[in-house]
Amino acid sequence: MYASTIAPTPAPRSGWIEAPAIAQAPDAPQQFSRRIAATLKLLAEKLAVQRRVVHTGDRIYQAGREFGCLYIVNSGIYKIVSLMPDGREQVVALKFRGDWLGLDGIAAGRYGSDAIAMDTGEVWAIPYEALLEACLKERQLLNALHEAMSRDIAGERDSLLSVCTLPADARVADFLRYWAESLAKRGMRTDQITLRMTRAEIGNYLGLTLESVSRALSKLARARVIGFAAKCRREVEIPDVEALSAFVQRSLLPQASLQ
Amino acid sequence: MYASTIAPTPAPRSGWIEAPAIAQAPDAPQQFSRRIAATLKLLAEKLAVQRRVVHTGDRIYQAGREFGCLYIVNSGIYKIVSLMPDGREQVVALKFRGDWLGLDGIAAGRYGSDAIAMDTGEVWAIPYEALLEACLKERQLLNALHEAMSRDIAGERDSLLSVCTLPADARVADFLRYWAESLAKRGMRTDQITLRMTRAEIGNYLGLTLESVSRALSKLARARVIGFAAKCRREVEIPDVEALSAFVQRSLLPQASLQ
DNA sequence: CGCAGATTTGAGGGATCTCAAAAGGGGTGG
DNA sequence: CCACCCCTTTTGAGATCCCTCAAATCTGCG
Repeated sequence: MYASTIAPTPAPRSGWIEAPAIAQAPDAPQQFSRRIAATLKLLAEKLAVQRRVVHTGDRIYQAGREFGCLYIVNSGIYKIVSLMPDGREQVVALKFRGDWLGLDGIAAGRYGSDAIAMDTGEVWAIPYEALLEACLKERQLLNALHEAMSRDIAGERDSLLSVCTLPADARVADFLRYWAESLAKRGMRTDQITLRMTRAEIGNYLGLTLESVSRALSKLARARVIGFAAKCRREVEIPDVEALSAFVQRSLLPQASLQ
Repeated sequence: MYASTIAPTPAPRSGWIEAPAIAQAPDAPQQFSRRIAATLKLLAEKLAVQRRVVHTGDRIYQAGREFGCLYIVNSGIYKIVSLMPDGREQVVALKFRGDWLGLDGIAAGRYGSDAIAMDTGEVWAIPYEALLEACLKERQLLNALHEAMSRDIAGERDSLLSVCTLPADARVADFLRYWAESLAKRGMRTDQITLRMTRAEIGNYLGLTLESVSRALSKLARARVIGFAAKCRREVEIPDVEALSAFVQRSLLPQASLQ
C-alpha cells in the first residue's frame, strides 16, 4: 500500500558492524502479569501511594497543568488525549493495568496530554520527587520505572506506527488485536471485549473517519474474524486473536483488497 | 481531512476536575542548547564514556541484539529504523545532538530498532549499568536521563502524530519544519539544510510514496515556502520557518486544497 | 561519456473521505 | 410501561486525495 522499502543506506564501515539480529524472546504467558503485580506491590510497600477510584470520563491529569505526580494504573482502561498545536484533539494511546501515566510531563515540567478514564478503575498517584527518593534507595523501583518508560517509548511507537501504515480495514483489525493482546498479557479474557470508545473515537485514534471504522468493523464481522454481541455493537467477540493477525497480514499482500 | 473531533466523554465527576490548562512555557532561545552542553559535560566528567566517530550508514546498534549501552549524540544526525513484525522497515524517528539512542532497549533487554548515522558524527557509548551507578550518586544525571526519556515519549509521539493526521503536502512541510526546528533549538543554521534522506526514505518516514514527497516538495517550492539550492535538490532553503508552519495550518482549514 | 540510481512529472485508478439518510439504542418523562 | 428524543451506528453515492505505473530528466561516478 504505502512505500514498503526505504532507500538503501551505504554499507556500514569502520568497526561498527554488529552480529546478526537475534529473534526477540517473548515473555512467558503470565510473566508479564506477575511482573506488574510485583511492581505494584513494591510501590505500595515503599511509598505512600494515594489510591484513587475514578469513573468514566474522569480526568487523571490535564495537559498544561504543572507536573507533580506520576500515576500507575491498578485497574481500568485509560485514554491519553493530546491537544495538538493546531487545536485538534487526538487520542494517542491506551493504557492498561501496570502502565504509567504522566511520564510525558517529566521533561517539560507540565503534562503534555490528558489522561481520561474510560471506565471505573483505580490509579495510584505517586509524587515524582518522592518516587525519585525511593528509587535511590530501592534499585528495583528504579528498574521498574525505567522499564515502564522504555516500554512506553517502544510500545507507543509500534502501535502508532502500524496504525499509520496500514489500510483502513487492517488498521481496525490491528487495533482490536492490540487491545485483545493487551488484555491477554494481563491475564484477562479476550474472547469478548467491550470497546469503551465510540466509532468516532476509534477513528480519531486510527486516523480514520467514523464511517470508515464502521465499514471496517462490518467487513470484519462479515469475514467472521470478529462477532458482535447480540444487542450491543460495542461488545466485540474475538474467537481467535490469530485470525485478526492473519487478516492484517493478508491486507499487506500485493494483491490485497479483493474481498 | 481526517476526523477532527472525538466523541465527547461524559463530564468529569468526583473531585477530579482540574484547573484550566496553562499555556506551555517555551524554552528561552538558547537554553535548550545550553542544557544539552551541560548534560554532555556532566556525562564526560562522571562516567567513562566511550567516544565513537561514525560515518554515513554506520549502525550504532541493531534491533534484536542484546541491550547493553545507551548512546548519546554529540554530533551528526541519526535515523531510527524499526523492523515491523511483517518485515517492513520503517524510519520512526530522527535524532540530533543531545538525544539518546537505545532507550527502547531497556525494557526488553534487547534493542527494538536500528540506529543509523546519516552523516559523519560522534556518539558516546555509555554502559547502562554504569550509568545507573552514576545516577545514584549524581542526582543531576538521573534527572537528565529521565528528562531525555520523557522527551522521547512526548516528542516522538507528537512528530509521528502530526505526520499521521496531515494531508500529504502538509506532512512534508511539517517534516521540514520539525527538522529546521530541531536544528534551531540546538543553535544551528536553518536557512539552508541538507536532507540526508532520499525521497523514498522521507516517504517511508511520513507514510507517503516517494512520488508524493517529490510532488509536495515541488509544490512547496512553487509556493515559495522553500527553495532548492542550485544544482542540488537535497539542499533545501528555508527562508522562513514560520511560513512552513503557516502552510501546515492553511492545509487544515476546511476549504483547503485549492492552489 | 555512459550507466545507475534518484528525482520529477503525468495519467489513470483505487481507497477513503464527505455528504446524506435511515435505522438502532438508551434514557427520560409522561 | 411506553413514547419520544438524542446520539450512535450503519449504509449508500459521489468526490477527492494519493497511490500505481510509466517515461523522461537529472546527478554523480567510474
